[in-house]
Amino acid sequence: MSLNIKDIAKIAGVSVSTVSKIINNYSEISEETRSKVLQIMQETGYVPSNSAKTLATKTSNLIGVIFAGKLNVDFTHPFFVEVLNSFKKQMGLLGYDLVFFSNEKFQSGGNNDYLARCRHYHVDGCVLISGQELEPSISQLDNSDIPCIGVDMKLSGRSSGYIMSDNYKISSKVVEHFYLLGYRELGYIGSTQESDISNMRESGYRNTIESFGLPVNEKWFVNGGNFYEASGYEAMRRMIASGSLPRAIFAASDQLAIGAMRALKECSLSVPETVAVIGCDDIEASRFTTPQLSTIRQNKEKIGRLAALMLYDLINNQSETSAFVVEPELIIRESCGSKLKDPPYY
Amino acid sequence: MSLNIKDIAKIAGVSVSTVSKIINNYSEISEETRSKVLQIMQETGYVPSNSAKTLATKTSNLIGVIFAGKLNVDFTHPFFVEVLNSFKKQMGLLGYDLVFFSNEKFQSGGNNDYLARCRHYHVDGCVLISGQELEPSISQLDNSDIPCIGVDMKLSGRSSGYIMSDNYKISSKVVEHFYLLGYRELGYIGSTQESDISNMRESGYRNTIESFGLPVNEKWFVNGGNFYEASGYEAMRRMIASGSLPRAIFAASDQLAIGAMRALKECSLSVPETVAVIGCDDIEASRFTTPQLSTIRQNKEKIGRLAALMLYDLINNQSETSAFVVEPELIIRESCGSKLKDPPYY
DNA sequence: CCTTGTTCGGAAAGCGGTTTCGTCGATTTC
DNA sequence: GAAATCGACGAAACCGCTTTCCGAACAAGG
Repeated sequence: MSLNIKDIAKIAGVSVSTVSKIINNYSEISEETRSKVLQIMQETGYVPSNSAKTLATKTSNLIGVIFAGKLNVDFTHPFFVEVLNSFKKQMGLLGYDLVFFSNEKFQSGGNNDYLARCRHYHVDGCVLISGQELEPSISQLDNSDIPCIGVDMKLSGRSSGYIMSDNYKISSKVVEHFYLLGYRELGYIGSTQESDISNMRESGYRNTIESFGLPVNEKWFVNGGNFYEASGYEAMRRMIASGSLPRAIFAASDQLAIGAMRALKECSLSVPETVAVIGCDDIEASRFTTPQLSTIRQNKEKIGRLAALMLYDLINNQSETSAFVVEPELIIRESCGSKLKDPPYY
Repeated sequence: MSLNIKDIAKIAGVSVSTVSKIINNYSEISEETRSKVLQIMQETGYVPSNSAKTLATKTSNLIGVIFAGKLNVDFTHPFFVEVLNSFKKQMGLLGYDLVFFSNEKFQSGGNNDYLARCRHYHVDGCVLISGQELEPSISQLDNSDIPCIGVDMKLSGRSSGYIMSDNYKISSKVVEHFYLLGYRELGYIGSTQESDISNMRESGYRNTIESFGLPVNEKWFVNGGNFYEASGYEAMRRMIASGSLPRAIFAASDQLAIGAMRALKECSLSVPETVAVIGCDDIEASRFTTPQLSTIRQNKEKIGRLAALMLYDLINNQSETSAFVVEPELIIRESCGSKLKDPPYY
């Protein structure tokens, strides 16, 4: 049915090796035979088999994509999906396709043996999204010879790198802005899920508050179970129930913020007049809440693009481990009170 | 470095074929050798090469995912991403991994030669998302021997199938609801992009209106360029400028609806008091608009899951072409006026 | 005219699996 | 007790491509 390299060779009246060399742009072929063979390949619609090539060369032009960790991140995650989109685009420009591991029947020592899956497909590299380095399945891969880059998770292997927003700065920007608006009692809604980024956000927030000489009141620091709306709602409820409220709250994700605002609204506490709120991620929905949610925008496009570039470098130049951190941006809308007619400024 | 089947055979003191048979669960191997070899594979961390297996068997356990067409659909699309998520999950249960074609350097007669890419990777099947059958790159694939299933696009090839919501019913449900609420002047915001689903939605809408004996006023039917917010805004602006407004509008996507509501708000036309709005898709943001957007929910989880199941069937039972249509659901929130204190009912 | 280089192209050995046969000893059948 | 059957395993061809090495042909150099 489908032709192989031998067929092409026969039709062209040359050897298999000649055809192969043409496919791979070797210089040792005369222009004449080259164009003749090329034309035949064109006419017959010949497509070389990637499996055979991979078998022979040990490079597959495939990049593995792993949604790591127990955060249950998947295609529906508003942040990662944009990162992924830009990653895919850039990786495509560089000549790679993407493979997503989903096969549940794949068994090779535990179900999440990422390393095994990577070897199975002979991926040239892989990107890990939002997990924790500590998981054995992750660190195993991290420490292998397969180039890996982590998005929003630190990787330390010899052939690994990572990229994330400057999560410390995310928080310090928020504190600065709150301070500028005159708020002195600052609260925080995070997540109990241990992860590099949530740790950095929280510590950045606490440290910056202290550096401004403001009090850190533990009553105003609550954690939801995860980063989703329900957690934000529930966390805010708890804070309200505690009887003491800060003047402004930073939520570690927009979804947490949206949940928190819902709780606030239910208790007739107005945002931003009674308590100001800033979220994080700038998901689409944040533009449509009432009040519109002020937030921190991460440069998702850039993160994805750089992730691809870093991985490419790791693959092709066996370069050293590298880490990139990208600048966050404060998006001022309504929920933080910047635009209040009678602002609390100064 | 990494062991191959020959190494395992040598260590175990058996032949390569024996190992292979064990990997593939052939029955003709004694329990004794089987467990011995299995243990060795376990201990050494042996991982079989998929390329070699694919080369030999012509099955890769890989499903190609193609964002087809010029609609520019990608990971950030709120509807397809959820379908994809559920598709991936189900496909994984069935033992398949997913490959996304992004490689821009892949050239084999035009850049979007999907069929060539499928052959290149020897995918067992593929899913096409949101394109038009007419594009040559699509129909070529559709008519090949590769099992394909289309999501939100019709496919007619011998080894193809498709699945989508009942788009006609989507519209008729909206009309029915509007009618029930007492609205008699009904408008529509669609997209000029030709596609199976937009055609069906519009014709369903028009036909149902007529079947209720209501007038179809062309002034109230406008199309944005695509399905995104800006188009909805701009289309609504045009309708307003035309001087005549319907009492209720169905927008063919939530994003169109959100854009339309923005235009309405800017012109101080209140929703739903002056004009009621219903969107389509139930994207996350629709819960956070003011007023909250009533919409049609498509069963994305089911669509994705069935797509996977249909494809599996196509692959393994070379069954006939099949088409599935899934039931839409009306989600009543605020923008349609159902909950008005002083409803326009009856 | 012989040697030395170049250029172009082919032969063949892998790459790591699968699968068809065939072998061989042990068991059953008559 | 000979023949047929069966169970467990191995030999080897094959899948489609890459790459090393070699050879032929021809040009240039001495």
